Amino acid sequence: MDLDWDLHAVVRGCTTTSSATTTTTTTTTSSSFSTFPAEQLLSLSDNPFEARTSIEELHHLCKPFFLKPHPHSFQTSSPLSSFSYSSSTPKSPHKKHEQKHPPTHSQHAPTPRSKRRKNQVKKVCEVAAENLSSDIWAWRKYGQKPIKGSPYPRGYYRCSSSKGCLARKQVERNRSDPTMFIVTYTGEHNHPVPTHRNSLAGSTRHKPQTGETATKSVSPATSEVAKSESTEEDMEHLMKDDKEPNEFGLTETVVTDDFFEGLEELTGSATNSAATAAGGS
DNA sequence: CGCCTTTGACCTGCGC
DNA sequence: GCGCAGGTCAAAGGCG
Repeated sequence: MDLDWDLHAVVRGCTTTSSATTTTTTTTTSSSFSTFPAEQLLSLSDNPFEARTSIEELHHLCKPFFLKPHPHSFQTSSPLSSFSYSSSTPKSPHKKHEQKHPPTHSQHAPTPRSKRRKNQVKKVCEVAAENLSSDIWAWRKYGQKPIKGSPYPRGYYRCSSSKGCLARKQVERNRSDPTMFIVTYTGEHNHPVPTHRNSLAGSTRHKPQTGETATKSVSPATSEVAKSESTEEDMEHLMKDDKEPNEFGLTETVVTDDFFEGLEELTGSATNSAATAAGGS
């Protein structure tokens, strides 16, 4: 609301970035993360700071979300994680909510509301704006919130390919580097990769740039996103290549909120180097 | 017609 | 227990 930077444009990308100028949040093994146990990083490359692998790593990073190869591996991926794909939520019965929303919404996945957990496993990847335009998955935005301490709002998306799909995605612009987006994945897709997106209806909505609405676009981020949309066509051919289901991920970043917080402080320098290495964006 | 985004309200977890 | 902040819901309206 405060800052409208068209996250919908962002969400189209990230999971497939074959030509991406991207880096991953695996760039956080520095001493700055003394509070972050190394074991929370699974299968990370030995040298996460190698910008050369930014694309590859992102690809690997996102692979686990392309399919659901081994849910078990995800659940047990972090020793500190209590994250589970079980539709049940031991700690929160959400009785109130259930009363408020009876079976009427049974069509939706049994998605417990607000599972904000400190040690919930997340998978984070960082993607350049221009690389966010391609995505084999269909995401539906279900919310957006301004984040304290960040000038940019965070968009919340869920997979719309399958109603029971638990995959979710949070897209947030990097404070340190507005040209980069931090995409956080939670949950896994419980269905194959769709051959095509369900629909694009509404996805390209343009609000009338009149007065107040125009002011919303003042954010530098918006122009950046618009630029990414302009490159969407160029990304199309890339998408075609990426529409094939990926082999199971071998490299993934499993992080907790602690890690994520620290990440944002470092991504600036990390991404800069990565972007530079990739030829800049 | 179906899916999408937008957006305010509501709910929950967490820190104090 | 209270308040804050994050996460989700659902109605309204737009687009293909």
